[in-house]
Amino acid sequence: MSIQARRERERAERERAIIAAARELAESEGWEAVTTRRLAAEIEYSQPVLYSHFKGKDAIMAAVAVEGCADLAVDLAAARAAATDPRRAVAGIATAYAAFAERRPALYDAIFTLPVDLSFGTKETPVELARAFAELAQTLRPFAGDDDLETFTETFWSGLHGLVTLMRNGRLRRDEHERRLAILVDRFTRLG
Amino acid sequence: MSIQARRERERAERERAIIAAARELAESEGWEAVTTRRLAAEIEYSQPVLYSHFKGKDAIMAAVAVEGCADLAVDLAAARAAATDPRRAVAGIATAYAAFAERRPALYDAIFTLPVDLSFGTKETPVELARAFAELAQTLRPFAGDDDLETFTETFWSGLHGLVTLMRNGRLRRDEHERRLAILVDRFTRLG
DNA sequence: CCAGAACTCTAGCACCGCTAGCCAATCTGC
DNA sequence: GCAGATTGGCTAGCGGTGCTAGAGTTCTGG
Repeated sequence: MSIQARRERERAERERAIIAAARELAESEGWEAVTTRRLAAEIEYSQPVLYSHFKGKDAIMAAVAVEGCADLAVDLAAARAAATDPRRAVAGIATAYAAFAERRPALYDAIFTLPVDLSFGTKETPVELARAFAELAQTLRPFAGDDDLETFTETFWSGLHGLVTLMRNGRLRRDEHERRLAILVDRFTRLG
Repeated sequence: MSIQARRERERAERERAIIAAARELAESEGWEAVTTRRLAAEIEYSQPVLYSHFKGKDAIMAAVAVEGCADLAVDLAAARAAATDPRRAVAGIATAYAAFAERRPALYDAIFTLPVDLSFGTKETPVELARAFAELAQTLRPFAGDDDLETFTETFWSGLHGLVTLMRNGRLRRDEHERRLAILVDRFTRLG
């Protein structure tokens, strides 16, 4: 019985190790450096063990993405908590969002842009992402006006996401980044 | 002399054929189906011929992207021309933008999300994309207020881009799409 | 103690982007 | 008109990818 327990514990540890290795490799060298062979070498097991834990490489990336959601939620919550008034709260959370994307591009990509098998439109959203979204929604609540809060939040979020992704791909002038953020915040915090 | 001319003409035709094949394949089966082997088979030449026209697969994708920019510019111009008043013009161009992204996802990806070697932040922007951007800017001009028009346009554009990409990746509720577009337009067309 | 189950590994498949080097057709100068 | 240089396309292959079949080893329960 106890042996069984140890086995399961070791298995769980190994799964954590896989996710951690994937995340570290992606953050330090980008996702294109994350191959199943390198991952296997990193955890000091052979390739096929990866497939006894995850359905495929996509599933590993999805696991990393879910972890990343938790980090994002923490950052956003901190930004919201630090704000002194509603409008500054929106500015702060927007800055925090952009900073997260810039500081952890690989993680951000895993969550939002890579075609990973995470369909969190409406059904099985990972709870970590729901928390991040809720932080945004709470911050925006005073400015939603007549619009549905969730829809309003989705729209603002899309604005942030667009700014972040277009800039990273070199489609926007980098030096205007803060000005664009300010415009977005300004337009979404007008009352009436 | 004339032989030389024929040669160059045939070469140019072949280059067009490569781009067309890449585009069609991407639009019908997605970019993951566009491999150099399939492309070569499509144009009925061997693989290495592709590399005598383009530096690599990325360059082929970039060429498709540039073509796509022209299409996008046409759609946006038509939407702007069809509008009766400034506010409706913004709504119309936003709808046209979203429709383009939905109707031609592969093309849209090539232009905006795939890591293709098109650095059109500020320097060598393809003229086709500049046209599309200018359409947006002209439409938004009445609503920029004190903000720099280019920066303002970039921000609005990012909003559209975020809506489009997040929805396609299943990160947004599909049935709220039009409502989100309306919110974005509303927030960017308030005067004062 | 041993048969069977559970687990991990080696080896390999089919595919990818890309390129070296050969070979035939063409052009050039005599 | 013809030898030699040049061009242009081809075959074949390199080193990589995600993934898996099947062999071998270790552990477990009777």
